[in-house]
Amino acid sequence: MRRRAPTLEDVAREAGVSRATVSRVVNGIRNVDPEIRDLVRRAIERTGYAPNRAARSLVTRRAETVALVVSGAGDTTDAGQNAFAARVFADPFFGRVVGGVVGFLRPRSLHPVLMFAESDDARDEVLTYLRQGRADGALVVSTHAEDPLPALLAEARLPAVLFARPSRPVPLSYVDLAHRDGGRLAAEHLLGRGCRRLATICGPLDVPASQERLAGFRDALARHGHPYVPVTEGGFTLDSGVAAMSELLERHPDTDGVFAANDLMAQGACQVLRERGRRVPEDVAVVGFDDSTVAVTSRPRLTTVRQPVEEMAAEMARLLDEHILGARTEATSVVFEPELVVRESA
Amino acid sequence: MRRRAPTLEDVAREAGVSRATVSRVVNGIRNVDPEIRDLVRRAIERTGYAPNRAARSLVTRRAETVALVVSGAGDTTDAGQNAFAARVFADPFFGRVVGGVVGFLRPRSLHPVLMFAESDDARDEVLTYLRQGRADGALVVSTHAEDPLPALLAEARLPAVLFARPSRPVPLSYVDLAHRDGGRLAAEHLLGRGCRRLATICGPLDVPASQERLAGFRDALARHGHPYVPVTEGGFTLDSGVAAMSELLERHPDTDGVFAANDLMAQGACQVLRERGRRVPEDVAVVGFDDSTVAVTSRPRLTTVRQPVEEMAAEMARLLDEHILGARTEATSVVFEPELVVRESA
DNA sequence: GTGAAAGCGCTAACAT
DNA sequence: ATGTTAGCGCTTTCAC
Repeated sequence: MRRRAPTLEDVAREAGVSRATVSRVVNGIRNVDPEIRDLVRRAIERTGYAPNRAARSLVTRRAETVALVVSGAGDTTDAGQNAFAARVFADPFFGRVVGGVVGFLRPRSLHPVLMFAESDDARDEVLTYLRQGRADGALVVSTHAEDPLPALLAEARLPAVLFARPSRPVPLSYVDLAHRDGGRLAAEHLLGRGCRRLATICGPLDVPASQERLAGFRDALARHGHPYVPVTEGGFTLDSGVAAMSELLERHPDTDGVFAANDLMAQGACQVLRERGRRVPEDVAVVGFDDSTVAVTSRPRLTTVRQPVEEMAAEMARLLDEHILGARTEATSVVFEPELVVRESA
Repeated sequence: MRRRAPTLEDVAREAGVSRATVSRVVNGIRNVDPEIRDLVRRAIERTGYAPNRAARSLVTRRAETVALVVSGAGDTTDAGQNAFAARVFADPFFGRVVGGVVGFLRPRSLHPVLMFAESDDARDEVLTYLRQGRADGALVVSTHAEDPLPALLAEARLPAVLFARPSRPVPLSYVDLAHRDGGRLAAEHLLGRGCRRLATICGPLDVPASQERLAGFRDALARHGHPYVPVTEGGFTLDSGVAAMSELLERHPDTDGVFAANDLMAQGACQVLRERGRRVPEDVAVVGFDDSTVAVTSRPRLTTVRQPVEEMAAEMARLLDEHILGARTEATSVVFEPELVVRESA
């Protein structure tokens, strides 16, 4: 039998002061005599007091919690939710997001609740969760374009910040990467190392980031006299990279340089290339995107366009915090610059 | 300016009934006249009412939240926490844990708060979090043996369930795998395909799971007339797998079969093997452990001992739920059976 | 600088 | 079947 947890009242009695004074000490408010402060502190120590958060939240109207939601148009199969979560974390990208978010939240005693919003019901749940005040705001990472969640959040006037610009305008703050510059970086590197017959495996074209990476790649090539470049669309997964590279190779067997819109697809491309007897990077150079862990663990190690995901995620959390505190009211965007990381594949 | 959220009181007034009745409808308690019920429901609809969770938690003494904590003796560097989270999720294992846990929690409207406990401070934070009633219990996945958290949790009599048996006994429930059987499965498969000069890359030997996998592997070999087997200890990371395989190859160049205690190390082993000119599986067969995503994404695809992580995680959540509800008071253990998955590496 | 007291919004025991 | 009421434990004016 676990007995009743000590309350402010208990500590107050123990210290011979009022509840209000104990509360002041707990919350670090100055106007408290140092001696009494220490008295109270010892009483807290002795009783093993821990403030009841529900009671505090009830009056402060703060949960000190944020929802970290991975949103997207997940599959509608029965396995559904379970599989969605696993699939999401199969991309090392999300681990980095978590790392960045936690890095910001923790020093501020804020905590992330993990939520997946891959169906209408799940999205509803997120909205309800926030409206119930269980979380003060939401950090949203969408896996698909046309994700309805951002608009729902904005409409309900709930504090939220997005990772990446939504495909259609929504009055919410977001952090993003200068994807176009990233595409350019890849093109210039490939060109610089002498590749002349380039091709690219782009991401889903309904996603702005994919479009931008592709556009940047194309523009840079065009500027260097290569007006046309073969493109195959992938889905940011290893398998789609495999499929795309196979197709590309069939259509353009003489390809000597490939830009894949993320590392997972680049890894898939390298596998196909090797199986088809092409050496990477000697015969075909491959540049990925993200600089995720697979860039280092797969062979050859990937030359890739680094996205500072942790920093971006931390900034996202910072923006949300400001929105929650009311320190920021207008939607803002913060755009980070990508960086080329040269390893073995190109 | 966001105006005050509607309360029970507002709904009651709108529907012309008492707060209690509205509460009953909201909580789905029968004793309510169907007509009044609908009346109330419409009022809820109209007002856009969402029950305030802090208020409810204050009286029910339930947060409907569980802490999902990844615990371990993380590095003590400054980068610390941030890096720990990223590193943790670099292993696809945790994504599967999250998937399994969420699969169980979600249908029950329970939510996971993600916490990392890699330092004393961080562990304290977890304890405080629970004692404040912000979460009703903890799901703990330790990355290291000698993790002090389980004992702290048990001592504070906080509901908690562990993934894997702790290295020293702690009165908490846990789920685990019959690791010994897994080691045996690997040995028999390798022997069965004709390998005669076996070696193994085991996990950290202070972790019970590592010891068991190794013991199972050794026992099975001994039973088949192989009393001695070269062992190198790894740290469950790709790099450690690379290092271990290199060492093994130096000491025993004629090795024709390797059992690595997880897939990441098996992947590293395969890479080294290939770089040294050995074909996998023709010259050296490799068996991994876990059946994580890398087993499918790395080349060759790994033959591995599958650990039903999602099911185990779901069971862990189920046990915790029972402990929280008081439906289970004694510490229990649930042990799952591993299964061999044959792919290309052996 | 400290205490008294009024709620925050909800559930649950009790009364009707 | 429905309403009344007493808290849950905390923060926060407002007096003193």
